[in-house]
Amino acid sequence: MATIYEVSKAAGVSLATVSRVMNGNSKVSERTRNKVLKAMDELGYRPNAIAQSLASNRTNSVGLLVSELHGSFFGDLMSTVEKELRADGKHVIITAGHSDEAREKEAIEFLKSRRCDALILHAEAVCDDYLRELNESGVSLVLVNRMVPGMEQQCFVLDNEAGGYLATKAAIDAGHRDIGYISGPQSKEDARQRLAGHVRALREAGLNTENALVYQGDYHESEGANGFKQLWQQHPGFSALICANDEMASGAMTAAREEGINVPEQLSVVGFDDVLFARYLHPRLTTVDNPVSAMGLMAARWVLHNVYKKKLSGVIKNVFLPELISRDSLGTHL
Amino acid sequence: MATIYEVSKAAGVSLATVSRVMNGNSKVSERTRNKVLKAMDELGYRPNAIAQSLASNRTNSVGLLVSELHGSFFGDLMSTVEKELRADGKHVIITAGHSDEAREKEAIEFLKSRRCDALILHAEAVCDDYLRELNESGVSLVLVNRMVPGMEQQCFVLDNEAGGYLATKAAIDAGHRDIGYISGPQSKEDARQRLAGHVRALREAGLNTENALVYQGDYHESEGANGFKQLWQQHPGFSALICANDEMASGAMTAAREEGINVPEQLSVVGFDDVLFARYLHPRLTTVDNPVSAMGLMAARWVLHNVYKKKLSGVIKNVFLPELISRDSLGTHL
DNA sequence: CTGTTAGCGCCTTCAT
DNA sequence: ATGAAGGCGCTAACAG
Repeated sequence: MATIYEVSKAAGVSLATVSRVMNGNSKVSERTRNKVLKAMDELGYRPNAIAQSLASNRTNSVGLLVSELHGSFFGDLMSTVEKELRADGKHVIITAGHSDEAREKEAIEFLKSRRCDALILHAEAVCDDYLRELNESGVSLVLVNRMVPGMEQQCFVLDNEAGGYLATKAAIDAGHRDIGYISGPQSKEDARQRLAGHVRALREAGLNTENALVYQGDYHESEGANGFKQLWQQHPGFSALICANDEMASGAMTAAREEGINVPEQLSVVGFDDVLFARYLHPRLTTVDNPVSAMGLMAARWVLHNVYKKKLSGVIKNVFLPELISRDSLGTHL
Repeated sequence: MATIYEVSKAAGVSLATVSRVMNGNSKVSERTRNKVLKAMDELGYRPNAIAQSLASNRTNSVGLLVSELHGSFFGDLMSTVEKELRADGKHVIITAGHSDEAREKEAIEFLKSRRCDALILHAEAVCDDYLRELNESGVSLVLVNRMVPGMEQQCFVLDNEAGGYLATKAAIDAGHRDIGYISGPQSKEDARQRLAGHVRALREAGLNTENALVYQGDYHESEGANGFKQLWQQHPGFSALICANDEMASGAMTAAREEGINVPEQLSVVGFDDVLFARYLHPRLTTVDNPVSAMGLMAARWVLHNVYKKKLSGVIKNVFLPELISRDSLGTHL
């Protein structure tokens, strides 16, 4: 691999001049620039990004922490972020935190040791204080899917409460009165908010929220099935089931079918997230859109603007409102 | 951020000594080692990976090229590779090539400029010669899902022909004689091989392969639907449809349902890949397993062994044999 | 506009 | 076992 020094010799100029034509900031005469370009070309020169980073104290890389590397939710997030950042020559170092506090911290330390210029975090296990400290310690960071008081401008979130409300409201509007709910783990903020939205919709419609039909799941498909079975046993014949995510909705639909219950004729089901496979389900799942890509885009733009001083294209939006995606799994109830 | 120099001062030793305790290779007396450790701890010292890389000419990072950052296939691949490599302190720089030659080359150049110690490539657009040259130019690389003559030891592939055979053979064994096939784009090697396997199974069973029922799709869901419609029009009433991937199988099933055709009672469907949503489909899809994770694991291990000189855990396998995953979409035909 | 000269933070012989 | 010193390849003042 040719170095900048060899290029400078070949072009008969100084080392600094080569550096200048590479970075294109300060002025270089047309003639010398061409000489240098020619030399670079002939030597097949590629700058050593590592050395550049050390000297400039800038790595042109941003760290991205997700919970998992698979799954459509994170796939969309990574995809959007990488695309937006790559378009400006930055690159993304991706790590997984596996929803575990120790591993999330380790992953963040890892990203710091690589001297990322900025961090985009989907952190769900570490506490608010840790994130605030990190923020104040000087690293540029933004948070996806999480709202930390005091860092509002750096947080990109979905209004989960509104989404929960939307899902249940849709069922109520379709005539349902007996509505079950399978929630996410209440240790997670988004799961709590989705449930809160559900309760608000119920209350607003004058429905009983005291001994409501609620089962706490864990966002996995199997708990959707378990939840359905338990709720159905507890109160056979309810007409609609709202699930805090699509995976559990899928599990619930399968379990219902096994019991010989038709969806949506006998039981309506509504999901949340609108993951890729929601439309592959049978019947196609009515669900609430989770604009991951849009949030990822904002996170990337924030970084481009605030860290790399790029001028903004469009406005930065922090809170996203969900939409109902109407498909076939929610039927009307007379 | 504290530097190695500050640590050395705080510990009252030389800079070299600090470096030694960090890397733990050469001997350092117990006492000095402790002094250094203590100083590092008190200063909250974290080595600067960039500087380490520049000095040691090793980045401890491996580049991973995939076609897309989303989708279960690549999700599984990234997930496995990252996990295996992270366990040994290496990190992964992921880029997407979008099945486009120019973008794949650009991504590879990018990875090279970051001085990755090794490359794991899922390259489908660049030609064999390019890959061979890259290989001979000195960068350590392995290929996933692609066999390049002359680099067999660095290729990790599925026997697609065997998979294609397996799928069709299963249908034949279930009594089907009228069998349609929706292939992948014949510009792709794997698609050609899967089709070849299909034809072999047909021929072996003494079935007509001349004017076979074959539609060339593009691996996307919509082409599954189009393919089904066209084949059904061309030859109404065939009893089994083999699709070169699960997405197209899903599209075909949906299209069939819209025509009022029951799966699997009236039409059996078999997919390929066993992507995540295959079991969410209704009926649950019978398909051929594509051991992406296993291939990713091998790729990661090869790198660990050949580049980082780690001793092997288990044996390295280059060619994987597919298995049939029997679920509900393939019925028997009398 | 171009060249000189310090570093960036760390690793690695070579001495001691 | 430990220290001194010279790079790794590049950037960024500072001169000229």
